[in-house]
Amino acid sequence: MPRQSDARTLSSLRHALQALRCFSQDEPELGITEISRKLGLSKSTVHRIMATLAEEGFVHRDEETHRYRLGLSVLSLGGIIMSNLEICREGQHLLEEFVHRFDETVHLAVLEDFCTVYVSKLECKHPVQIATHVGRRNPLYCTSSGKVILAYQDESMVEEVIRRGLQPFTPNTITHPDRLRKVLAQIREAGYATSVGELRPGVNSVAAPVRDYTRRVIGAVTAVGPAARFTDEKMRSLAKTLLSISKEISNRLGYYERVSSRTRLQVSHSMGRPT
Amino acid sequence: MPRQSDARTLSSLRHALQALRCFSQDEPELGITEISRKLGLSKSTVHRIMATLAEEGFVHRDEETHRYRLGLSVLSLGGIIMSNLEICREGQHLLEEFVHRFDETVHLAVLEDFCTVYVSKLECKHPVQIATHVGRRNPLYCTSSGKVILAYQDESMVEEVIRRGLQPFTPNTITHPDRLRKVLAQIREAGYATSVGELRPGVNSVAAPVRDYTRRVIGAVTAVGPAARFTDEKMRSLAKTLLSISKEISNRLGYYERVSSRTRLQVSHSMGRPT
DNA sequence: TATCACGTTCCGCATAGAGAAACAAGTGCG
DNA sequence: CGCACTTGTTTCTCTATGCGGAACGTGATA
Repeated sequence: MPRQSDARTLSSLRHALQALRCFSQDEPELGITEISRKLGLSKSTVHRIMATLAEEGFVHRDEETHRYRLGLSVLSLGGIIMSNLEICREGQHLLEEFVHRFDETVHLAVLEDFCTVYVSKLECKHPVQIATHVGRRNPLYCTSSGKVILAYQDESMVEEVIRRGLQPFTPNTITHPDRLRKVLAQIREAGYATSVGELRPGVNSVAAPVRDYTRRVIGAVTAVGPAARFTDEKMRSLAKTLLSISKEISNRLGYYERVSSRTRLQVSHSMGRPT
Repeated sequence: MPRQSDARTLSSLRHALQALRCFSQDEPELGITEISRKLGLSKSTVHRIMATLAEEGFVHRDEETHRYRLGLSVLSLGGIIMSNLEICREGQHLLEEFVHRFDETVHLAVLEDFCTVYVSKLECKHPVQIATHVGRRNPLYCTSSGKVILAYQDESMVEEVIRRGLQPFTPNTITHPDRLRKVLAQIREAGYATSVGELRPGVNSVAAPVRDYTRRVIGAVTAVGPAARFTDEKMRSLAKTLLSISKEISNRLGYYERVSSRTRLQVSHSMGRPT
C-alpha cells in the first residue's frame, strides 16, 4: 500500500514538489537514485518527474553527469514573491540604511507554518559571514526573530511549538517548555529578543517585531553576527535601531499605535529606552 | 482528445508548473477561474492542482478571498539557487563595490533558453528606480546584457533569435535582422553593449560579458538607469568598470585570457583602473 | 573482463486524475 | 429585496495516465 494520499490532491504533483524540496544548500545537485531513495519512490517515477521539471525549466539537467540541480524558473517565481511581499518592499531601504550605519548583516523574517522564513537579507562587509540565505527556514524557538514573533502569537501557538518538540541545536538552545514561556514573557517586556548561540554556536542575533494593519506580529527585523562582535551591550544598542526600523515598517504596513485604548496590548513601547 | 505532448512526461505536473508560471509581477494573485482560463483546463482540475500546491506551501490560499498567490516555499528554492550559482557567489561583492562607487543599479544576468535571466540585483539609492527583479526574463535582442551575450554565441543562435521574431517594445528596439547582425559585430568590436531605450523608453543600460572556464560567454554584468543620467559619455565610463568587473568574475569562474602569456596573477580589487 | 551502480526505457495493469455538472457562497443590479 | 450573475468547491464516472518492476545501456571501479 502506498503512502496514504490523504485528501483530494494530486499525488504525482505532491511527489514532484517534494522532489524539488530535496535540493538544499548542502546538496544543490542530486541524481535520480538519490531522490528516489529520499522519497521512497521508484526510479522510473522520479525520472519521469525530473524530466517534466526539466522541460519546464524548474530543474536543470547536467548533460554530462546526468544529475539535476534547480533551474532558473524558480528564481523567477522567487523574484515575483519578493517584489510583491509588502513587507519586503517597505523594508528594503530601511535595512540598507541599517547596514550602512552599523555594517552588520540584517534580515527580514516572516512567520510561516511554525517557522521563520527569511524574505530579505542584506550582508555586511565583514569577513566573518554567517551562512544563511533568503528562503531559509528556522524553528521559532531558537532564533531571535522566531522568538520575538512567537512572543506575540496566541498562547495556543506557543503550546503547539512546545508540543512539536524543542530540539537542541547547541547547548544554549531552549529545550524546557517553562523556560521558553518565561523567556517569551521577558521578550514581551523588553519589546525585542536576542539569541546567544541558540541555533549555531558563536552566532548571536537581535530581533524586533513587525506588525501589519491588523496589529498582529507577522515578521521581524533581525541583525545577526558572530558572538565576538555581538556583545550584550552592542545588542542592546542594535535593538534600539531595530525597534525603530520595525516600527517604521509596521507603520508602512498600516499599523498605527493605539496608546490609550483598551486593547489587549498593555506592553508599552519604550522604544529607545531599554527598561 | 487532450493536447498530446511528449509521451514521457507527466501532464498533471506540467499543468501545475504552468499554473505557477501564471503568476507574475502584475498578477501576483489569481483565482481558480482565471488560471483555468489561462491554461485551458477545467476548474476542477485547476482546483485540485492549487490545493496540492497550497498543501506543499508553493502557493498561499487567502482564507478570505479564496484566491491564491505564490507561497514562500519557492523562496527557499530561489535562495538555494542563488547561493549555489557560482556566478552569483563570485560576483556579489564586486557588484556591491560598484554600487557604492557609482550609486547606480547593477544586475548580473545569465543566458537561459533564449532569454536573459537576472540572477542578482543591487539597487542604488536614487529615487528613480527601474522596476526589475531577480528572476526576470528579457529577450536577448533588446537589452544590453542580452545583446552582449548574444554577440558571443554561435551564429546559429543569432539566427534562431531572428527566426523567433524581433518584436518591437519601443521605437528604438532593433527589429531588422541585418541591423541586429551589424550591432552585434560592433559589440564584439567594443567588447561591451549598450541599450538606449530599446526595451523601455527612457531606460538605458550598459553590459559587459562574463565567461566561464570554457571561455564561453554565459552571462553579463549590467548597469541600468534613466536616460537622463545615462548619457553616452557616462555609459562609456561605466563600461570601463563593468568590463573590469566582468573580467574579474570570469577569472573567478576559471576563465583566463590567453592573449598575453601573463597568467591570472594580479587580480587585485582595483576596479576602475581600465585594463 | 566482470561487477556494480547509475540513468533511461519498456510495458501492462490498477488507479489516479480529467472534466461535466451539480452545489454553495458571494456580489452587483434593478 | 430577490434575481441573475459571478466565484470556489464537491461529487461522480470512466478512461487515459502514470505507477513500479524489470530490462537495457553505459560508465566507472576493481
